[in-house]
Amino acid sequence: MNNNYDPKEIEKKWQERWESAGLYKDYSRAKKFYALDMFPYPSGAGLHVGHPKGYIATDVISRFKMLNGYSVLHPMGWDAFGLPAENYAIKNKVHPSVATEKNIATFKKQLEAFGFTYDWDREIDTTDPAYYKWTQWIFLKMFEKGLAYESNEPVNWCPSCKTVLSNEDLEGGLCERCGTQVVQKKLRQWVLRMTDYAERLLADLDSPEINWEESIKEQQRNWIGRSEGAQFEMKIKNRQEKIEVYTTRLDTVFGMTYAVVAPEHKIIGQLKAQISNYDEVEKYLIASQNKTILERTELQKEKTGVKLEGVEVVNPFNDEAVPLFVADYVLGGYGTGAVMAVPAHDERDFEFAKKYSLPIIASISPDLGYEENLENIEKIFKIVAEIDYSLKKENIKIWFNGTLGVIGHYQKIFNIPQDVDCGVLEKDFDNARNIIEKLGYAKIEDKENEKFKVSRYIKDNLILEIGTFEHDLGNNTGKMFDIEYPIPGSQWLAECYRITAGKERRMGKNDNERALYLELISGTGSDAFAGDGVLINSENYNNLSSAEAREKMAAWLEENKLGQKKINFKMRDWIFSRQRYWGEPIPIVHCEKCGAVGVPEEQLPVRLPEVENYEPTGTGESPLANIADWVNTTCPKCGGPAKRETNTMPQWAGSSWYYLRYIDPKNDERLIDQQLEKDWMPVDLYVGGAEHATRHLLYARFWHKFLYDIGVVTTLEPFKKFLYVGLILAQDGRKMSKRWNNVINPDEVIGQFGADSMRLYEMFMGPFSQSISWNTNGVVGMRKFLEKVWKLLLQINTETRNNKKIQTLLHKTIKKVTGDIENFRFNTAISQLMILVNALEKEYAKSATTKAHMRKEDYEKLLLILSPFAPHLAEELWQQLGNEQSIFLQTWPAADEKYLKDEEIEMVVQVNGKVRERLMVAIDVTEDEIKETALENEKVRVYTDGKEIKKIIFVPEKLINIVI
RNA sequence: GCCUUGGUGGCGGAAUUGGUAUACGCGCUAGUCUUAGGAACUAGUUCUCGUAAGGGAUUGGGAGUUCGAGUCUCCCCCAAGGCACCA
Repeated sequence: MNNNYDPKEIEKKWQERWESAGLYKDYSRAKKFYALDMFPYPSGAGLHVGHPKGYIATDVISRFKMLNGYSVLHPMGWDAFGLPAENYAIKNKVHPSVATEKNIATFKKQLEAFGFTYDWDREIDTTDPAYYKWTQWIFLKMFEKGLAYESNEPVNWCPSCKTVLSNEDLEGGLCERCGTQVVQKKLRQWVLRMTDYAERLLADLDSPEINWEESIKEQQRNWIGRSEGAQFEMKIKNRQEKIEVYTTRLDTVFGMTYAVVAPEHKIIGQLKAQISNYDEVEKYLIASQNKTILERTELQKEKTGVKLEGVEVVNPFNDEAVPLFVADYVLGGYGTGAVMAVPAHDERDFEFAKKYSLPIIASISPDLGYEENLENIEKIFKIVAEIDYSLKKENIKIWFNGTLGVIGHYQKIFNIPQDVDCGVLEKDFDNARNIIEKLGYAKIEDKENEKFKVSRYIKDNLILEIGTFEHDLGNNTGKMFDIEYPIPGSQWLAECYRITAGKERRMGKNDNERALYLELISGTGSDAFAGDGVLINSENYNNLSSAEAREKMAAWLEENKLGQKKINFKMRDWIFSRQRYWGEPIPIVHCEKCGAVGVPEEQLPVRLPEVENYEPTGTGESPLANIADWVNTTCPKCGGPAKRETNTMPQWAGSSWYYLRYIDPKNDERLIDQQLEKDWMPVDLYVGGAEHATRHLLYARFWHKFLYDIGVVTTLEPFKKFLYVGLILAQDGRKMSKRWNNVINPDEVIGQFGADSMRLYEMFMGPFSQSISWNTNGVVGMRKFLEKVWKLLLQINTETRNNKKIQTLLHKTIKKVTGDIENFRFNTAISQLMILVNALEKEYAKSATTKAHMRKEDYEKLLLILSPFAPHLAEELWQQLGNEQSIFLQTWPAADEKYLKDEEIEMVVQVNGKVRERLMVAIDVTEDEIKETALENEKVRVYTDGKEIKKIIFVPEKLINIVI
């Protein structure tokens, strides 16, 4: 062998041999595994070290699965439509495909250096007409099924990119690509009816076909934003017109004190004549129209609005008329664009009501017995009011039972002077006693009695105790003499107020609600109570729970034909057209007679024509509109003159189904062969960035479900397991970016340390989904490790005998590495490999006393379990051992149970849970034996001598704990 | 504000069901070898008291359950990511 490990030489050699032998293209095995990477957008900048992290992981899994007898499908391709290539084309007047082709070549070269198991025969490029033919085909099918429609609603328009954006493309009201303020513009658009699938997209997140991280699922749920509520109509007083409102809190309807419509609402125009202050209203409408989304949502959130003077709406539940406002805190695009306002139970309405001095009526009580306790609450207010604080002020302490809360709120509501001491009796007796004793307020002389008393207050929760205490903090004695006001039902207040002495603490969730509510009824409030509870002030619905009331009220609405239950989604239909050049043409022809007509299937693909100028027109049409040759065509239906659709598809189109095409990339007849689809779907492992959690993953799921409905695919979900890659940050902790000049280029790392070291390092950095800073020194560590493996080859000797200790460690390592790879815990798998190699090195290479040599079969096993991470080195050493066949055609070793147990173990001796001694004992030592040894041990006796041994706990193979 | 995930040495991070906290890697310290620098190798490295033997403390903070808690329960704090006037 060569004396030195030279990764450059062996990596190149093996990549070529694997490729020419078609090593990864054996699809004939019984078990299948589909490992998928999110295909990259081939940018001009090339790869940085963060890119390959996910690819390395799928490659490790792919190689591992191959060794376990799977046929593995592991493809790669290019998501090549997109703005950067187009912008480059605008600037340099070259066709975007030119830059794209060049970038793809660079990316491919960079990827090949890692030695990935990609089957390049299945390479996909979304800009290839043979590929986008099927993207267009899917659109056509959606069009046929009525899922693609034209709309003229106002849409998000980016003035800089000169294109429409979907809601998913916005970041806080800004264009996510260029950061420009998005404006609302009315434009004809193609829209996909994704909301038809909202219910399924949500429900199937919990199906067994999806095994994803909770956080990703949660993001999708959030985005879909399902809400269950009711929609009903309210008459305008003395008029025929009505407005419809949507609410999720129908149970609070008796608390409605006004109603609000969004500025866009049509009722404003309809009632123009009735609105006596229309000038003012119009001013407001204009002002809010000029507000950007940013101003409307992000800034201050100071609510504004104008009352529509002369207009009132009637609450159908109690026939009471309430004023109507226009305010931009109500969104035109969600629900009906109109709401009933219940300031007592909605934060936003509350804020608005306070600003415009509107009445606040509570109609929900926290479920704590408000009605029954009303009288008692009044009593409490009275009693507290009667305390004469001028007497012995320093000795008055007001105690509440409960566990925590805010004294300030309490003092405010009951008008207690700031310098009066307020405290708490904890609900939990031990806590209460601790606090009393610690603060020295009462020395508990008569423990039994005290316990009784305290626990009586606390556990029965019957008494709001207002007591005074004489105490002497100096010697920690004192006397508690009670002025007791036993008030039945004060439990309610105790629940509302939990006050802790001595510490400044913020209120917990429940305390918040209760405190807010109490403020509300006492008129000192600063916020609304928004939780569920029991109805009050609600006529014959009183005393119902919120949930019951919602049911009954909805039923009543339906009976009276005023409204019904309604489910709303935050998710909107997918605005699917872009006014740009570099995208798939939408396969539609507009005919004057027949309207929008789909291009016949056999005429697909509709090719992207050559243009002179790639610049977007800015008029809401794409550059394609300027090419008369292409635009003017005949109607496929009637043969008359027609014009082609000039909008193109968004970048997300091609990536919404690409995973299917890899399975059957060259099929010209069908999108995918039915049998092959059954053989390979679903994707077993999908790895990519978490930033795609709500867009790409949602779009792909939507298309997949559609393809399921039309019989193209047979699985309900495309991706069985999704794993997100944690970012690799720069050494300075920031994101890698040209701007910070902190980008690490993988080519350089590979050039210096080799692909195997790089692969190993990225897998070793930490938990796979976590963001971690790059540290080139870490790669050095991996290189050293591989050097050790390399040098161990010298220690092999066929004549040597079995070494029990090494056997045990080897089989433990096999077991751990196997389990860790299966669970994507690559970092700990590598740690374990290092432990093994360090031990082998110590045992064989460095031991001066023993002349032992390593067994060849042990070394082979090591190479096998290392091979997914460091394939080139493993293959090279495998061959140097004299094997002819590739290591990746071997079988993954199994951990032999008989080697897994140590003969001797270290048994820990604890005294009262503290480690005092460690003893080497046989693994099968009995409890009695170890007890005897432990109790006689000198170090142990230091702690146990003269003490009574209460108990001894024995945990086999672990420890013995002596309790004294 | 809401949701999700997390908080362990100087740093990245380990720790099946509650059972030896700090594995593995980086960095650091000392030594060997080198003309020197670097590399390589050897030993050490949670903190703290102590010359040492040895003791004490420690998994964001506080309390609880337990013979025993990084792990379980309650409360609080902080960080990252997502959502956010969605009625």
